[in-house]
Amino acid sequence: MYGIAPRPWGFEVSLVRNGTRYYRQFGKASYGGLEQALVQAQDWRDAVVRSVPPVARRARAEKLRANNTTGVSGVFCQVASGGRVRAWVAKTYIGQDEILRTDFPVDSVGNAALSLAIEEREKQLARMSGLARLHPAEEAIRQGMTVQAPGPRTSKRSKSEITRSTNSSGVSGVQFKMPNAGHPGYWLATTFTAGKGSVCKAFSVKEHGHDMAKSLAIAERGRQLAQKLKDAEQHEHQHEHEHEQEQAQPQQQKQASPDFSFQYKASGHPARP
DNA sequence: CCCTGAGTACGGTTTAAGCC
DNA sequence: GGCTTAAACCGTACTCAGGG
Repeated sequence: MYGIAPRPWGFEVSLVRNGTRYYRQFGKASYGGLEQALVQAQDWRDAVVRSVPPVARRARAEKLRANNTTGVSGVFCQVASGGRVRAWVAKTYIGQDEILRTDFPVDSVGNAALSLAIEEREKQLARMSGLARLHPAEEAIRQGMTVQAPGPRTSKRSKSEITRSTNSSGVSGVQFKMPNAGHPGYWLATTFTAGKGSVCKAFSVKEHGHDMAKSLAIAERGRQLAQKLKDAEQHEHQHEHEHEQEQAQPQQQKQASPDFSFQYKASGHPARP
């Protein structure tokens, strides 16, 4: 379950790499059950771990910290109580049981102390290897040691494909309406499109009979969804055309896997519009 | 046509590991 | 010992189907 947090509605995957957050939610409603949600959350986490390895330990060690005063990471000075520099020190963390440290006291080596410390730090860094150890599971995943859950993967459903717990018809976007008692009622197909509002069409029970009216409404809902998809594609092409000169970056396609288009900086988010 | 709420997208806060 | 950052945690906003 490394990097995966259970949620009332499914699972949440969250990993951070060099300030970039890789985050995705896997709801049971979108993936056809809790089991599929978890399996696909794990697939996705493994893909992130494999394709975005952590920084090399050495690279991270060499990155200058805000409080560094020497311009060389791992090299600092030891100041005596009077404010006098007592020694220059090279120190490197290899592991919990191995911390390299050499002091170069100014008293014994004089002005060469600083350059000796820098030289020593370089030697210490040569003994540092591998990637940042973020979590024991990381290495196993990268080596392919984890057991990939077998079996098929259901594709993610769009919102309009999700049948809600409160749905009465069994088909999303299709409902039975009865304006008043005594009215034979009608089946209604409704589809919402952002910025355009809803389209709906009614099929009266009086005219078609109950079952026929229902299947006509279901077929109509299918047409509405197809039209919505077509409009969205058209809009996308138009958009691409408008910006073809300024943006050479290809859009992430739906089938490109894994899809990391959701990544964003872990801090400094712009405010919502 | 408008309100409600399920589902989830987003982004900030807290915790704790890692390192200087 | 103290600081930085990765990971976990959590609250809120948003979208759109359901329903009156």
